[in-house]
Amino acid sequence: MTLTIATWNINSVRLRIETVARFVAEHQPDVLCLQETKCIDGQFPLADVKRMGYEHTAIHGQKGYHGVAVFSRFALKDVDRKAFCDKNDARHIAVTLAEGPGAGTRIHNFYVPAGGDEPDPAINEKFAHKLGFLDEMEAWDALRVGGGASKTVLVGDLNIAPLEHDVWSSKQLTKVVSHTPLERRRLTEVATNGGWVDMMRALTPEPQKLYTWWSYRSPDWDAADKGRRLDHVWLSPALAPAMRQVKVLREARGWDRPSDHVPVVATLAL
DNA sequence: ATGGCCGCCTTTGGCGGA
Repeated sequence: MTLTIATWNINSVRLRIETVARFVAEHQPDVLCLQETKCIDGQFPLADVKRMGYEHTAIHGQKGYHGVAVFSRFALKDVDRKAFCDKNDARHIAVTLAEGPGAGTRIHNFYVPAGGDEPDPAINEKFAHKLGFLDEMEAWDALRVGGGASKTVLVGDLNIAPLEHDVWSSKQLTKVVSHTPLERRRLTEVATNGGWVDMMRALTPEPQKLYTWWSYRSPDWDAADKGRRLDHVWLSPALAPAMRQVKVLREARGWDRPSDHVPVVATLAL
């Protein structure tokens, strides 16, 4: 039996609900995790989500910014929404699959702060927030999955491209927030100290380029191809033997009125 | 750096994204 889990920063779920429907029709993930839904829970287009075949949903939104959601073909239990950095800004939701091939699997869906422009926490509060968020992720017991039997998946827009070949030019981006040496090291520490396996890079090792985001500002994103890998799929070691495939849906960046991120679809054999 | 865009708001310009 296989379980497919997709993650996608949708950049407004209300504006792009038909884009979500297109992706679901074409790829049929069992579980879909969204980030940047940008609406309060009462405005979330749940009727459309049900029409796509997802009977089970868990959402955590706020007005205008951020927001995360999980849609599932299988029943969910133990839904938790954790606040980071003493803010209530809808950047995390966790669920456990209660049935199906992945029954018992815990899924954490994250939207890590972007961090503003200036990569100096002393003068840029947003960058300090991003680093503080990573500190809290690293310290959280629930994200320490190494060594045990825990079946846990962490997905989301982590807003950091940690490896050299996660960006089009590591040298040219070294002072750009999302690829500074400090962020790269801190995200790697969160993963390593937590015991996580980077599923995308386990299946597509460096030096192959791997991007999930292309700026809206690029006049010809496809030809220029100045992308970054900001979206991630991490697995606890107990799930690593189940890794089968990761698809990065580059073509979705070229759809009408696209998100600047594309879906990432992970397949596990369970 | 891509910086030339996009989406949100009790909107018409400012903020946040990355």
